Amino acid sequence: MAGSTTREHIVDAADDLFYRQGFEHTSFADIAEVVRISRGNFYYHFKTKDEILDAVIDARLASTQTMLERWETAGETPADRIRSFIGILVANRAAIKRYGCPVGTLSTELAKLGHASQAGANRLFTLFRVWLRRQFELLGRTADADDLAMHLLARSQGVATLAAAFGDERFIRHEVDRMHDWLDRQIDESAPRH
Amino acid sequence: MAGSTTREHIVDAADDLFYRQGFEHTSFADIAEVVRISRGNFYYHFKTKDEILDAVIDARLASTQTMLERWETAGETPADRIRSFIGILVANRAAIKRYGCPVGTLSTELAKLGHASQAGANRLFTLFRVWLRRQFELLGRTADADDLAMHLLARSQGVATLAAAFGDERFIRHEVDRMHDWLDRQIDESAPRH
DNA sequence: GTTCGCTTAGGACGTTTGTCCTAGAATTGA
DNA sequence: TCAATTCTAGGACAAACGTCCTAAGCGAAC
Repeated sequence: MAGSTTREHIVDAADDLFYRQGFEHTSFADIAEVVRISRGNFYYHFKTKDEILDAVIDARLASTQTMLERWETAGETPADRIRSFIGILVANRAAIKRYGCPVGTLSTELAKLGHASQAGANRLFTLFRVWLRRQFELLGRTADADDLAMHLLARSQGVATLAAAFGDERFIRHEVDRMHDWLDRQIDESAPRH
Repeated sequence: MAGSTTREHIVDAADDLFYRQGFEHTSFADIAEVVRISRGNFYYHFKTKDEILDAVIDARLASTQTMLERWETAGETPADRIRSFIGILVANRAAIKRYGCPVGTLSTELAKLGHASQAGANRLFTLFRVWLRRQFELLGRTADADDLAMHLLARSQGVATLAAAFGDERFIRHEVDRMHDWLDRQIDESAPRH
């Protein structure tokens, strides 16, 4: 995960800190301490803090893209692939319980800051949205595929937000079970037995 | 809504700014500009910024409590009252589209800041949670009332987060319709016709 | 009219922030 | 070996922040 160049170290550290502390609340000094680099050295790699943010967003976009492609090849059916998506809530439950969803919390923060990179952050949502939409289309739900994708995204976001607020991992598992049930019902409706 | 004393003016302005810009990103100068008061004058009413935050949280707790009591008396059945809860998403859709949910976004921000008042902010969630739980209990769902309450809270949070990310009001209406359908199904399960 | 308590204005303070400059170390290529 | 390039260290800079002090304004009470 951690790259070898200084620039990659900076991006990795910033990615982690932006997630755990938020973008605005993370200072150059914070990142410098993690990377073990002098503050002045930042200026060589990144002119501004916003440039670091953009690099972090690009890195997240790339790794998300890779993950989606992995799910695409690993899952035999579209239903299996959608289950991979639901599974990340459980896989990352410890972090989500403490810091929420990295996509949602960044998007929300940048929106409040009126930050120019909010559009970039939202492309992360779009990545999931388009991918999920295609899975539902393959499932035969061509008419409401986008609705179902957005619905599933919203459910995930809500689970992450409340799990973080109440520090409750069991709630994540519980809601994930609900989402799997919901998905099974969608499959039944997609391929009814005549 | 806006009180008459200076202190109330400060709290009202801070409440609004914390919602739209976030707590950390809102400065004393920002609030002073809205209230039209000198910065130094803050110190008379509030010793620290954290004290303003606590006052804002207290104000939100009080107004939420009042709202819940109004719903309690206005709604004839528990189902009607739960529909009142779902309705706030539509009623506040313009603000939610831009700034998300005031409860969820504040809780998320304070969690990332590691702020002492996060517990206070989460009491807002608990207010809704307990109220919804009782409505589901009155509906006959004594066994899973809390699950249903948390589920509905999570759905609302997810809708608010995605509506803000995509700036989409139609999505709010769409998901609210889904939530009403879901509620109707819960009612059917609660009181099956034998 | 004078005193007292509540409220306000304005500015000073130390700290932290993002940004930027410059000189030197390390590495590379011929 | 030497020159050019890449990288790093350390500090300077102005601006903004939360905090805090002091003096003046103000209405009510006697």
